[in-house]
Amino acid sequence: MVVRERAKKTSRSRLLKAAEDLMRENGYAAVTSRRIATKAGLKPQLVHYYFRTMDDLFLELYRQFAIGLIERQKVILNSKRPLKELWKLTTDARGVLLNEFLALANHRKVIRREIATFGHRFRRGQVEIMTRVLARCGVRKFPWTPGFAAFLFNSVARSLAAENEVGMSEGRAEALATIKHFIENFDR
Amino acid sequence: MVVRERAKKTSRSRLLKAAEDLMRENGYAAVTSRRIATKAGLKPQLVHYYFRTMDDLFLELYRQFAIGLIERQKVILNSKRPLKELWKLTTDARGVLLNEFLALANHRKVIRREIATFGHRFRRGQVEIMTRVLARCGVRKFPWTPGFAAFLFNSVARSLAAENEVGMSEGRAEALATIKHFIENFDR
DNA sequence: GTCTATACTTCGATAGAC
DNA sequence: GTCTATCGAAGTATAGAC
Repeated sequence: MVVRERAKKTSRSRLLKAAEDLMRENGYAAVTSRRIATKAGLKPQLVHYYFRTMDDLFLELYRQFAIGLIERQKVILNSKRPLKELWKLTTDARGVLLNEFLALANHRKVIRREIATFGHRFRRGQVEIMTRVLARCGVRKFPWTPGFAAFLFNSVARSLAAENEVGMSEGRAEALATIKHFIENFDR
Repeated sequence: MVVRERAKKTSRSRLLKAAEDLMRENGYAAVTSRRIATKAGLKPQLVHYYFRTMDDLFLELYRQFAIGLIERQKVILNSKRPLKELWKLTTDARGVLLNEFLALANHRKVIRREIATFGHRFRRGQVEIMTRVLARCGVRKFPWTPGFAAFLFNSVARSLAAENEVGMSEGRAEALATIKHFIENFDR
């Protein structure tokens, strides 16, 4: 297993990695077959060999991204500090990428459907985690419904990522502090 | 004045309008000189005549957008229902567009600087409004600091817009209800 | 201010040799 | 699976006539 992970990366995975990096660093419009190939040290035609169209590549990229999120949610559900872990998952370098996928959905309609599908599953997972936290600490103390708490978590995480990108800072520290306080208060 | 507004639109303004529509409907990557021209019923070369480069066009587009926001903020500051008006401004078909500009900032570095500049001014305006509301209803009742309240307003509004685009709905109704409740509670 | 013509670049995608 | 060669379409941008 370890050996397998340390083995030389396949061209396919290197292309996907290059695409993801481009998307994070320069936005989805910078993800072209030529640039992906250059970044991966390969020929552009390989992109089409492995993914045929760019739509297919973006779909695969999003699926890996989404599946990773959902896998980690399952672990979090049984964690001792679910809110802390969930917050880490939501902000963990994924904020920017999720913003890019959401913008991409407005440009490639094929992606939009996929985002909708996984988006639902992801949100349901979050609600499940919130519900468990709520059950633990008692309904009276919990200030929001699980659905709203899940929504807020994403909302704030995504905005922090986006505003950080463009250097906005007002309200940032307070938002972080509020979330931290919420996590510490209800995470047991 | 009225006559002036009803006068035939200039080519320049028609190009800008077409660019904005494209951006809203299909994402920033769909905003190309050819498509803008087609949509406006003009020749692509006119785009370059009026704006020289695409960067210049995006800059102008963003400036008009931002200036519009800041103008309306000034009016809101003296409004009888500042929170309600501010919420309307933040969600008024602008959520999607702001998301697009934020994504665009990750693709065109020139835009990023401009967004940072206006972003600060806009946020300061919001904080000013929140502070006035806070002063009115008494510090004890207001649940958040003005900075955090402003951040939250944007955050929630932008997420509602983005998630609506991809058809996500969980937590949506509750988020809207919470905001409404907040507005009704502190808007006097 | 708007048009035609045009140059050059980049893009997505396919065919076929190895 | 990777390469060379190549296509047509679409992109940004400029020059010059009217």
